[in-house]
Amino acid sequence: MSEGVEWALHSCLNLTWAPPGEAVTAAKLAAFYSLPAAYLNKHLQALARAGILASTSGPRGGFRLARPPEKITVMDVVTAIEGPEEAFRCTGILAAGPGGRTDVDYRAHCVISQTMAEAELAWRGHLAGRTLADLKATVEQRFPHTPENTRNGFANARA
Amino acid sequence: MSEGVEWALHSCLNLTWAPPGEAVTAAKLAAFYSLPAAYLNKHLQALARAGILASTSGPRGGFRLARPPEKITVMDVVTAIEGPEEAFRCTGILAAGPGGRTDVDYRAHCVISQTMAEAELAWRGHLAGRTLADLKATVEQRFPHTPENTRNGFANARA
DNA sequence: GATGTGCTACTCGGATAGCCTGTGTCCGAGTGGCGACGG
DNA sequence: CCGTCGCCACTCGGACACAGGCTATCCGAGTAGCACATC
Repeated sequence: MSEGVEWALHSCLNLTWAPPGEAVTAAKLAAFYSLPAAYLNKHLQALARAGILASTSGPRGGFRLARPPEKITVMDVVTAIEGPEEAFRCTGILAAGPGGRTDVDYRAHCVISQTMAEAELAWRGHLAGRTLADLKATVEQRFPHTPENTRNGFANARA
Repeated sequence: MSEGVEWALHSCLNLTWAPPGEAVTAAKLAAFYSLPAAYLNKHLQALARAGILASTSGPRGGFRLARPPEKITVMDVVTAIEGPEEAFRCTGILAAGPGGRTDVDYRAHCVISQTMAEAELAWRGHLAGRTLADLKATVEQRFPHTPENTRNGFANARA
């Protein structure tokens, strides 16, 4: 899985603590964890295309959450970065075997494909059931001064 | 995910129906689905290294299951091909942030890492709970002549 | 006819190229803010 | 003093190189079986 997923999740979570109605630049988000700003920007663009973030150009511009954290699941972020297609892609090689039909959808009939699809469904279900608001609440409970620290980090970061 | 996983799973399942005590060559397994034999061989080697298959060189050689199908899970096969490391790899970027410690294992404390790990655990659990014997039984119930067809395919396949 | 030996063909195993998806970087288009200028 | 205009700096957005891993292939090491010569 792409490393950008981790960056995107942490960045979205940090945006949760940004001052309301204020946009944070990609440079500030990157400086938070010493990440390459231009590359993180690329991933943030993907999140914006997916409708998770809203982007603003020019001075005082940057990124902010397009929806309240309760409406953004971890699965949404992963899908925005990794793409919608599932990890295990059934190529239907059974069609090339003896007794194979080319007019049959083996994604639905092949037992192996079904098993992998079920497992992936369980994975997706876990991630779809966890929202940014859940993560935010958990972090704030464990580390109460995280919101303040994050805001200060944004304010002190140059660029 | 690598396409070799699909090939490996189908090949292992086909080996389930091979005549007992008889080895099947990589060429025959590849001919079954018109796959490149040399490349499939590479994946079968990985399965052999993982102790899932037993390989024999020379004439009358080939591959056979190293354990009864009840003792081989889908997860075993996936791990043998894809490697043991988990898909989401927490790089601990929190350590580079404000208040980050380099002596803390963020794979255990970072909420994002935990969430991804739980989801992946669900995925692995599903695959670890499904054995080759389960797949074999399901296929035989749906398509009763598959064992015979597979054996004939092995016999008729040249090379 | 039985047996030992050398050869042959066959199969796995690892070493070797090619390609395609991330990874990382750069510069241009667009925009809001600020200062200067004029009324 | 107030309004307008022009410039400028800032930010996203997409186009451009680089790398690592998956895909694909080939040839060599080892071995089981067979044919043949010999006893």
